[in-house]
Amino acid sequence: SPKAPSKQSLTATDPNFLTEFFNNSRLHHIATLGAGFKAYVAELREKSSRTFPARALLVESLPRHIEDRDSLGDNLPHLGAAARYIMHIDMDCFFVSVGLRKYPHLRGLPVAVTHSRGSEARAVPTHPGQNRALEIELYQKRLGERYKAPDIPIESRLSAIDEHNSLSEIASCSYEARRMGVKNGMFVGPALKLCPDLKTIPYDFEGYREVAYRLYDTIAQYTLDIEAVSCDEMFVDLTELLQSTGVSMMDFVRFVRDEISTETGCPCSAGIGSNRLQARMATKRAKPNGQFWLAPSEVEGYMRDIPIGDLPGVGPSTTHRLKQMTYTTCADLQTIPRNVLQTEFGKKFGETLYNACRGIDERPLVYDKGRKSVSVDVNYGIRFTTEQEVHRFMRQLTEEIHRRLVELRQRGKLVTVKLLVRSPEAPVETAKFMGHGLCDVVTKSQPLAKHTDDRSVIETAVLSLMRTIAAPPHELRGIGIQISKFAEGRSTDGAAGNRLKTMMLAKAEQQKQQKDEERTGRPTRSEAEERDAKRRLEQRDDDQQPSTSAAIREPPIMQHSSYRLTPTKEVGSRSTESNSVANRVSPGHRETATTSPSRRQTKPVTTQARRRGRPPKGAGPARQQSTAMPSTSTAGGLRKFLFRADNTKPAAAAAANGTSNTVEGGSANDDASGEIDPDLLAALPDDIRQEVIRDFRRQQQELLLLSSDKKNPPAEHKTPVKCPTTPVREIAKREWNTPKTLSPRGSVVSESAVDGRIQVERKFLEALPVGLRLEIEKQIALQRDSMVVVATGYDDSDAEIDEPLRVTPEASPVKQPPAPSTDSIPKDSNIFRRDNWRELVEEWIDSADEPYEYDVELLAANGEELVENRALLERLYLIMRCIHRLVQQKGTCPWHRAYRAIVQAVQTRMMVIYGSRLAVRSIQCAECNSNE
DNA sequence: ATCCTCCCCTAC
DNA sequence: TAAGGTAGGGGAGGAT
Ligand SMILES: Nc1ccn([C@H]2C[C@H](O)[C@@H](COP(=O)(O)OP(=O)(O)OP(=O)(O)O)O2)c(=O)n1
Ligand SMILES: [Mg+2]
Ligand SMILES: [Mg+2]
Repeated sequence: SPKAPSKQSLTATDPNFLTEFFNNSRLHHIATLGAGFKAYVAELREKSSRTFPARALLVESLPRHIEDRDSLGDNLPHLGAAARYIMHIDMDCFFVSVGLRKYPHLRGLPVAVTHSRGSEARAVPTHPGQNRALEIELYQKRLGERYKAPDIPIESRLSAIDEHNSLSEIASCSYEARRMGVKNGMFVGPALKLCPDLKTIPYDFEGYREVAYRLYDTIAQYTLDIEAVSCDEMFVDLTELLQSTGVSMMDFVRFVRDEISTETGCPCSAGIGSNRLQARMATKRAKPNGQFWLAPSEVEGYMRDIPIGDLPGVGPSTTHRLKQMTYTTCADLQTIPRNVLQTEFGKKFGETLYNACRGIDERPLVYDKGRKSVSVDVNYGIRFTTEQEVHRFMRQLTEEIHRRLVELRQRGKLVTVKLLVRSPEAPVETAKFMGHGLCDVVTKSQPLAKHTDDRSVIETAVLSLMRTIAAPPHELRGIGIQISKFAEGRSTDGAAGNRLKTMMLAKAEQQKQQKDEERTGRPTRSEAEERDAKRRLEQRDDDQQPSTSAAIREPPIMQHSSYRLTPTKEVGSRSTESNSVANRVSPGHRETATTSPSRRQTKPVTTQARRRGRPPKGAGPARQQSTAMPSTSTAGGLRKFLFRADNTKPAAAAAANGTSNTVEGGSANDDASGEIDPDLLAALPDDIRQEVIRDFRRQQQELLLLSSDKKNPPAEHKTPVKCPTTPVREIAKREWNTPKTLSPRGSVVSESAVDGRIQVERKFLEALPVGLRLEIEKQIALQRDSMVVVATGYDDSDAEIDEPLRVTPEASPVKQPPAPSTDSIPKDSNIFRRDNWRELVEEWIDSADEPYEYDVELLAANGEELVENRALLERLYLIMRCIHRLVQQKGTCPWHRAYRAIVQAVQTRMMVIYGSRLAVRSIQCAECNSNE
């Protein structure tokens, strides 16, 4: 049914790709519809008068079953007053059932919904660089690594893949097909091998939505105690309904199922139990086209034979781990003590498992859950060659996520970027056409200064995250953006009701318009009207807003196709196979292995941290001296002596009440205000000294950050504290660079004193551009015997106290420092992180009459990176000041501009992260531009 | 203790 | 060819 536009948008470089992709992505559709129905239920509940006229029909049509009312208590005696009838209702092979309405002649045959139009005979084209066998092998290998089982046999569905059969996924298949072993999510190729007669039918996204609305509307006639699960599935608490109508439970279920079937032309099944778990388990038994009540007395026996993997929440990974431990059924699971399960699977999940295998589930239905995040992912069709293409696409994604955020009427505080990067060993051309193939996942998040729904703020954050990750454009295979940490004002309330309506309406309008333009009028419309009219008669037409529900349900016309569809995407995780790939593996084949909930390697933190890092508070060599003194109070008390009493000043106070976010340097008197008495400081025991310094820095930072948040005028800013001044630098030089009471650390890569293995610090790895990082990690993995990743001993806040982070030359990033730096000096990807940054900067500015643009960009990027570390802000401040001074000396406009460019980059990022700017100085030049 | 980041897993 | 999205629960380990 999806019409193929003449113009094919093959990859994400095509401007129409996003729209095209979302219009055809089933996963995008079900995700969007699922969220839509959760909101729909919330809206219905909000606007409902809680009268259900349709219930009268029930009483008329159904005999009052003796069993019911009273038996409620009888059947669930042990639950007493809490006894409930929970129904789980789910459409049978949803996509297929909807699709078959248009292909009635295929009823009774094995049918699958898929994009692939091919039959078994047809071969898919291949491309140079593809290597299915290798890709599958690598995937298997990863599985083996993850589960510490090197000998996982080729999974059947994967092994059924040859070089030419279709890798298009089956969204849903009929029960006839299932009998042959075909499953939802399976590739078409292997499915055809299992079932050569499999018929494929196209997607009908409009149909899914329409049928789903009828499903929900039908149920909602009788009760609003509904928890939406997805577009084809929900939980319904029947307790109140049954009590107030006196109708037999099974009769009611049969009645609604029948009504749904009539309404939609599609079969559904329902399971009933005394909790959601039991209801779900009952549904499995009921399918297809049936209903099943799992009575309390039967639960125990029923659960025993259930395969562990059938429990909700137990997927391929858990199933596999349990299987390795020789557990297969719930009866097996029941023999494992709770604490053992918790040790193995984690506190919560262990408990969940312990209960689930016994049919116990205490979680109540939740009718209206607030959203916690929004995201947009595209892990298909991602093929870039230039940064510019990447940027353009990122801007599109940002636009999309921004739209969704605004739709939700939410504002978020955390921006996360997730990238799929081609694994180094994976073929460049993926087996699946335009797929992501075997990837490493890299995620990085960026807290914002305050909650925002500002597109440009989001975009800046996204772009800077991209730069931080620095993945090569041509290696990207997937991109995702997520926004979370919403402002608490539960999105809902007042605007909630309208929100959904607006959303759906907008979508409907778009479709309609598009359709109208594209085609001649369609009859579908009248169908919708008819249905709406019927609904109105039958029940909750008393809605204050008839237009709402009508409009929402409205258009059976294709909708998703148009513009605003939201995207999403995801992938597996680092150094393991991608999730989606993993999900395709049948549980039975993910053999072996076991491992604790987190199978990460435990890191030998202790030694390392102590040896090379600052000792933890109250620990370490210097500790004895200080133990007698409560450090905190000590530091606080000493501060009075350590700082001069000159609180008056400047920048901070000025900025605090000023209109500008910026303070243009404390110019005139640099050295006036607060400083630490170096001698006194030097006299202190190590740990106390450091604490004092840290405390000092904290205050410095508060000064450097001139908040722009009007809602929370930072009182501290008005507090007369010291202003950053030159003395700070002097002190830094004297006190922070020279004394090395703590063990020296020249590199983040060193040898362990304990086992002789080379230790690589985690922070070091994290700071690297992905490509490099992945390579190094791979090396480490390969040489487990001689290398190990350890917790960092490096603490940014002590960057100037201990020796600064250094990196081995090989590890330096793609971009090299602009200065003709000495090779003997250990390199860091960010020259500002080097302890000799001052020299480098001086050399750079000294070396030429005009700066290279490349160098300016590099330093701007380096500066931006420092912004991310609060603890490095002071250093950044010093750096900017140093550059300012040198550039002033230079006195030429090209250098003025260079300085401004760097400042600009830094400040933009400052605004994103802290909502304020760094108090750096500006350049006043009559010739080239002026200040600011 | 609690927070934060980066995963991992699951579901449809 | 193919359309591998999206959200939430939860855990490990480091920072505070
Ligand atoms: N891997 C999957 C699983 C599901 N879906 C879509 C198609 C399904 O029709 C719909 C509903 O999912 P269900 O899990 O309810 O599966 P079905 O409805 O197809 O079958 P069942 O009768 O088992 O519910 O979601 C999908 O696209 N890809
Ligand atoms: Mg279903
Ligand atoms: Mg379902």
